[in-house]
Parts: sequence; C-alpha cells; structure tokens
Amino acid sequence: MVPKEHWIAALHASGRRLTRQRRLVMEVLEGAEEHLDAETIHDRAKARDPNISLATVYRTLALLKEVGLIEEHRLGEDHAHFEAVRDARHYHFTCLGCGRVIEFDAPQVTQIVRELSERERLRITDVHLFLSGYCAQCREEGGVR
Amino acid sequence: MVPKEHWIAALHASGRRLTRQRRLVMEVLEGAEEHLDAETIHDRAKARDPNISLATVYRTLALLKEVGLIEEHRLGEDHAHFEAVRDARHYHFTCLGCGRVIEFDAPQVTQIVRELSERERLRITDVHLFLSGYCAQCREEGGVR
DNA sequence: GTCCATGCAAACTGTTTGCACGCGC
DNA sequence: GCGCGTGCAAACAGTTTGCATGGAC
Repeated sequence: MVPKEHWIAALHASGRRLTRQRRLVMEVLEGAEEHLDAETIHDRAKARDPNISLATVYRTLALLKEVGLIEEHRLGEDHAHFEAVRDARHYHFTCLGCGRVIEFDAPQVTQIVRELSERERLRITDVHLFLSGYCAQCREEGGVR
Repeated sequence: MVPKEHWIAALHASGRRLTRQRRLVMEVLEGAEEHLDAETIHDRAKARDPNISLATVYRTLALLKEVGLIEEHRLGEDHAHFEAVRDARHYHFTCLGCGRVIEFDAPQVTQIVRELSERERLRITDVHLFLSGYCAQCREEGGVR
C-alpha cells in the first residue's frame, strides 16, 4: 500500500521531509479500519521496519495531527487513539463491558455547533461527542450495576 | 461549609466510612465553581489538613465517581478534571488559546442519545460532548493558524 | 553539505499500588 | 477491637525530550 497522494502533498506543503518512517506510519494509519493507539501503530510499523522507534511514532503522530491528517481521540481511557480524518464527521460510543467501539453520525451536532458559536462568538475547530454504556450483548450478560 | 446531606447518605449507603479526608475532598468539590483537577483538589484540601495525601485524594475521587456523586472529564488535555454532578446535563467548550471553559446545554443531545440507543439497542450511561477552538477574545488576537 | 529526523535512553506527568500504621464504627 | 482507610514511597503507563548520529533534499 502506498500513502495517498494528498498525504504526501500535505507533508511537503508543511516543509517536512518524507522519511521511510513517516511513510510507514502513514501507511499503517491509512490501512487501518479501527482507531489505533500509539503502541499498536508502532507494532504494525515494526513488522516492516524493526528499527522504527516508539518516539518516532509519537513524533510523526504529532506532526500528522498538526497538519490535520489525523485526529486524536480519548475514548474514556487513559491513552489516546488515532485515526485518519475522513470526509464524514462521526462520533463514538464505547462499550464499558467489552470495549467495542461503535461509530455513528448525528446531524444535530452541526446545529449545536452553529448555535453555540454564534451565541458565544466562538471559532470551533474540534468536536468530540463521546458516549459510553453497554452494548446489546453486554446489557444482557447481567451488567446490572 | 458542610457536605450536603445526600453525599453523606450516599457514602453510608455504599458501606464506606466517613473520614476527615473524605469529608474534606467532598467540601472542596461542592464549594468549587469550576472543574478541578486532582492536584488542585489536593492543594485546597491541604490548606485545611496539611497531611492529606494525593493518593487519598485520588482514592476518594474514584470512590465518589463510583457512587455517582462526581463526574470525570478529559477536556482535551492529558489529565482529568472532576466536578460534582448537577441536575442539569451540560457540556463543555475549551478555548485552545486561553484555556477558558464554557459550559452549555444542548437539548438536541437527548434526541441523539435516544435515537442511537434504540437503533443499536444500547444502554447509554455517559455522554460527553466536548468542543474546542478559540473564544471571542483569542480569535481576534491573531489566532489565525 | 546542510539541517531536519531518527534511535536510544533517560526524564516527566498523571495516576495507582503495597505496606505498615491509624482511626471510624 | 476489627477491618477499612491513610500516608508514604515506590511502581507504573503513556508520552516527551536531550543528544549524538544518519539520511533527505
């Protein structure tokens, strides 16, 4: 797999160099369906370049985030998850029982953002809607609490 | 200031003991307007009991959260903030320029939660809507980016 | 050849834990 | 007095950083 054109372009545009390690991290992120944490990204990258260091992964993630190619999420846990930005805005539900993540869209959010930014004269650059609870399976397995 | 009746009651109900330290942490949380982090809570508690340890603050926060008296938020930063639960559900905007936090309500969220939980058969126990960007002042101060 | 990017290890931050003692009930 | 709760210090996880070397341009 080769990183998408515009990722490379964005890198160039920001005046950074395209290194083997950066390309690798980009490929991992683009090839992933789910939200990956830094450790996982590092593992997958290591499969193709055993020398790549975790520090470089973190530095690359910070860079990609700065350039706007990826998003960072904190899904209620103590560590961060990353995913390539996509066209469609979407949000997350995490099951506290099994850890499953469900993505969903909610057009009402646009309205909320518009109303708030007008009323308070804000420029809103980031929106996170994060729900948690129990999924259909875990509800039944006696997750009474 | 004395902790509210029902906080004490909730503690008792959960079979825990009411210690001086726990009462102190509760008082700090109830007396706070803003969202405090563990360090700040510790500082304020220390003003009245110099011996209270940070570990105890963390343990008490975990306890209060478990009993449902406080909520934990991660407002885009790497550390957690806590606040006493209130009747009115509300959400947060954080200014990336000055760190100011604006609270707001958004009735549309209720609808989003209802729709999603029905469609996916979820039991949703927690809702976090977190916006970030720049406030009116910080927008003007050349926060172009 | 210049300088940015890397690997490594050490530092750092926020949070948790093991243990012996102390105190609420 | 029993057993949970505390303080302390050490452990921990995730992330960041200083420094000498290496590689993109």
